[in-house]
Amino acid sequence: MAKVTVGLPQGTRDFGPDVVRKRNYILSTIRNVFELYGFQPLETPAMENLDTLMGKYGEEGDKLIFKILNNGLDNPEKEKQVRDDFEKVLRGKNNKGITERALKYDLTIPFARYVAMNHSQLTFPFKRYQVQPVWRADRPQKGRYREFYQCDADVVGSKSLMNEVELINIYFTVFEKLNIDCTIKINNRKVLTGITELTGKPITTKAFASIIDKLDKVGIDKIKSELFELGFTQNDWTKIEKFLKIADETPGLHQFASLKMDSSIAAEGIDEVSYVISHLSDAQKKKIVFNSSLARGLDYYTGCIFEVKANNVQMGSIGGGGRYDDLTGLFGVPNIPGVGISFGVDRIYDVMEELQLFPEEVHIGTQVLFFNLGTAESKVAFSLLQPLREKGVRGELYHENSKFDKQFKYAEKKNIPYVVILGEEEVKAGTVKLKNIKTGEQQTLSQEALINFSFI
RNA sequence: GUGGUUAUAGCUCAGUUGGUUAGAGCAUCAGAUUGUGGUUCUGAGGGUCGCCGGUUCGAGCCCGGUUAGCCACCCCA
Repeated sequence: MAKVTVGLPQGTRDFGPDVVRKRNYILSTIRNVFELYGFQPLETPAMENLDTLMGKYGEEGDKLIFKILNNGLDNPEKEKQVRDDFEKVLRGKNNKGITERALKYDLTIPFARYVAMNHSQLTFPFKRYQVQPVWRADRPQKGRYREFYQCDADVVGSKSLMNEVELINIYFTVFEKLNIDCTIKINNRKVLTGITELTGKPITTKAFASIIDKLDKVGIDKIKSELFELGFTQNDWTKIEKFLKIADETPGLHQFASLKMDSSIAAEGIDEVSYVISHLSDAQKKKIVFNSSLARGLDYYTGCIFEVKANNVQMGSIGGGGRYDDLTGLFGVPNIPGVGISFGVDRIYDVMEELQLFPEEVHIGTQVLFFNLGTAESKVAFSLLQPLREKGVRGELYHENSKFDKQFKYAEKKNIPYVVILGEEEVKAGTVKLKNIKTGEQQTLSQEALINFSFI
């Protein structure tokens, strides 16, 4: 056999037929739920102008953006300019002479760009969903790829907290349909701001939040020592410790009464979370957890923050989102508030694979295979196959007159549940033999009865 | 970006302190079986041991480099 000399770029994957089927099962489930809640589809280009993306995801984010090299750099007339421009790139400065486009890093910023460009035509509140691949130049590892799909739903142009309630319901509905047991963590950026203010330290909410965000992972002692290194005193620590300690206690909000008294901004955040939780069903309330240390990295969140974690499996978050007051302001159109969520399809896939949650039917493509037992026989087979296809039955005729053995094995490998045997005898009698390959049951039907047979 | 770890047949993996011609299971193909697959039996094909270099009389095994996978950190879906 010839030696294969080709490969895939790091962190990317091919998806074979079986995998695509399973991925589509997830994607169509999510899309259907988005539509149920009145969201409309949107697609944006794979690439954006570099300016649109840079600086939106923090310093780390900038490094992880895949830049696209400009064309025509080999033009001899431009050689000097290209060399000068490349010098600047080497010094860590992006330069339009070398690159001015990049692959999109998420769906939220391109959406904000779209809204900014089209705000005068849109009907607000504008509810859109978007299912597309995004790219990050991250080092691959478990549940992390360089090309992966995001499924986002956002509402812009409304401050109503009912949007948050709806989005959480979308999460619960989708994961229930997929049979994934999960927990939604909720927090509010204003709570983080409040706790940060309470410390009285000159530290930004973002810096503070990114430290306490690791609470679940590293434990409270590590957080404490890290903060002390930044100049926190025992006195500062005492003020905030009690709030960190009640993280993950559902809903635990009443325990924040003292924080509400000390910080009006925190009070606002706590009220928002209470409002949202109060609109959930009792069953949902059991699966949502207020977590005052939940931060998430993105700079632009201003209100509620969500994160979804699958239970009983070792995997990072399978979804996340939050409210942002002024995302389009970055593109010159102020005062359009929004809130959105995102599903991580690739991780959801990995979770479902690990917990074996894909239903059996997902694997069935072709429902019925007609055996090819000769020229005259296959002609009759074809005349029966076409009406079945018209009725929506997925069927195929074996491509050549081969031994039974071969044709059976083909059906087995393709996971086709039914085979139709139509040979000389059957042609004469005007019948067919229909065999269920799983159970081994075989019946003789008239050709007319076959066309009316209900294939599952 | 930092660190760890792995790389042997299409797949999953053995391969002893460095020693002749590198093995197994599964899969594939052919036959037993020209109108009944899955089970069974027989046989066959398939490997420059990731790539480059070094040590050695001799390297799948030791050393250096490199590429890729996996895992962790950072960060994140």
